[in-house]
Amino acid sequence: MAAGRGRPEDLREACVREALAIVAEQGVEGLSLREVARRLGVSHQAPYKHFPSRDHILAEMAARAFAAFAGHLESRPPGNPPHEDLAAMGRAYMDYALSRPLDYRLMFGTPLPNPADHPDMLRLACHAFDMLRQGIARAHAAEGRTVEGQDLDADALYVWSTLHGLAGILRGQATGGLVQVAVPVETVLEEMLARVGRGLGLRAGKT
Amino acid sequence: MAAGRGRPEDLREACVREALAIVAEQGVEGLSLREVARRLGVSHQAPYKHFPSRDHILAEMAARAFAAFAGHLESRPPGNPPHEDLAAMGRAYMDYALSRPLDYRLMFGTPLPNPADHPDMLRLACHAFDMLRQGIARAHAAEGRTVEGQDLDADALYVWSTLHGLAGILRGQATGGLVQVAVPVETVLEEMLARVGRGLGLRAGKT
DNA sequence: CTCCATGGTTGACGCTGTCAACCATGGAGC
DNA sequence: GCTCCATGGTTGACAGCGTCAACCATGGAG
Repeated sequence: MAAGRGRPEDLREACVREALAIVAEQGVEGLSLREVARRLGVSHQAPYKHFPSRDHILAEMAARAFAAFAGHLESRPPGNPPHEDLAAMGRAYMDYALSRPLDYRLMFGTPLPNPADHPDMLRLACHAFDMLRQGIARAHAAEGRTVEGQDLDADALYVWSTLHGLAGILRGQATGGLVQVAVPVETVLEEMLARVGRGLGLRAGKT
Repeated sequence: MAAGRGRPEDLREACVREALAIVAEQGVEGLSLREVARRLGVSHQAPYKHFPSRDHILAEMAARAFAAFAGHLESRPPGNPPHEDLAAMGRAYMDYALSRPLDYRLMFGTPLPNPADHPDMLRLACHAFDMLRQGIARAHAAEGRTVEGQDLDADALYVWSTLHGLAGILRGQATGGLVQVAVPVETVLEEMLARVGRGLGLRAGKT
């Protein structure tokens, strides 16, 4: 029975923590509940008392990754003008995607059979998306335009798509080095942000 | 021993075909070599005589998906003006991604441990990317600009990223319905293409 | 004091990828 | 024509996986 270090709720937490550690080492394919149990010195069925299935643990982990992700996006310096702030958000996005690729993949690359089964995760994901939406709205507002509703959604979808796609490609997941990115990542990103700014119809570009 | 319908090279082909069928039905996680063998009425080790490992079959399938994908991109009507042609390519891209989501995931969503091990697949992937690059170059040329080298790469990367990202999001893989896409896909796509056109600095938008 | 929900245990099942050893066949070299 | 060996199939085994089932300790509510 483990090294009796446990109050109630303890094993559940420990499972998630250990699962995250495994994913950080070996990626999501290397995760098994039995391995989690083994590392915790606990029987192979113990985690099952806290999670109905492997997918539920995955969803919980994804939820936490989303929370950390949102925190990362929020941690950019305050007080910048809207254009610059939006660009900073883009940089924060890519920074997270590249510095914690396995967490990123957990959020965006892991196929959960039915995401609707995991409402907590969905809510956190929506929160992150909202941050982007607001950043875009502010940037438009700074140029005297009011953008909202479906137009704003479309803008946000556009920015999100571009960042998400670039992240996938830079991480090589998509193409395994299809593009020979000879130039440093920062340069690629700045070029991309400039194009995105034009695409949004922002006057100054985003820089 | 199966229904002796086989010349040499036959079982290898049959494996790939059957594996693709399984993926089309159940997605890539549902694929197992044993199931392939079972469906072909052959022993569970027979496929192993033709593929060193599961990953190699996956790579072969991805390669074929890339080939089909390139074909799909190429099948757009000829003779259109460059802007329109580029937009048509974007539509073809999304059409493939949404109408054959499992193949698409095979190309872009499946994590192959080491893509460099599968040069054929890489080559086909690069070919598809080249088509995009050329389409963009023509669109610029139509406006009297010559874009090449790193700038062209950046443009292509930008367009590819955006389409790839949008495809991922529309397929729900990324976010599981994070965005409530109330409007039809076509509309979302056209809005996106318009933004991409602006991002590229094309005068007319892309439509 | 009893009872039962909670959270742990062990054991089994069927599935997977992969390794190993064995065997039929048919064409090359002599 | 006989031998030999590569090719491509076979069966059998192994460990690891998720999951189901049954069992058991404990502790708080009635």
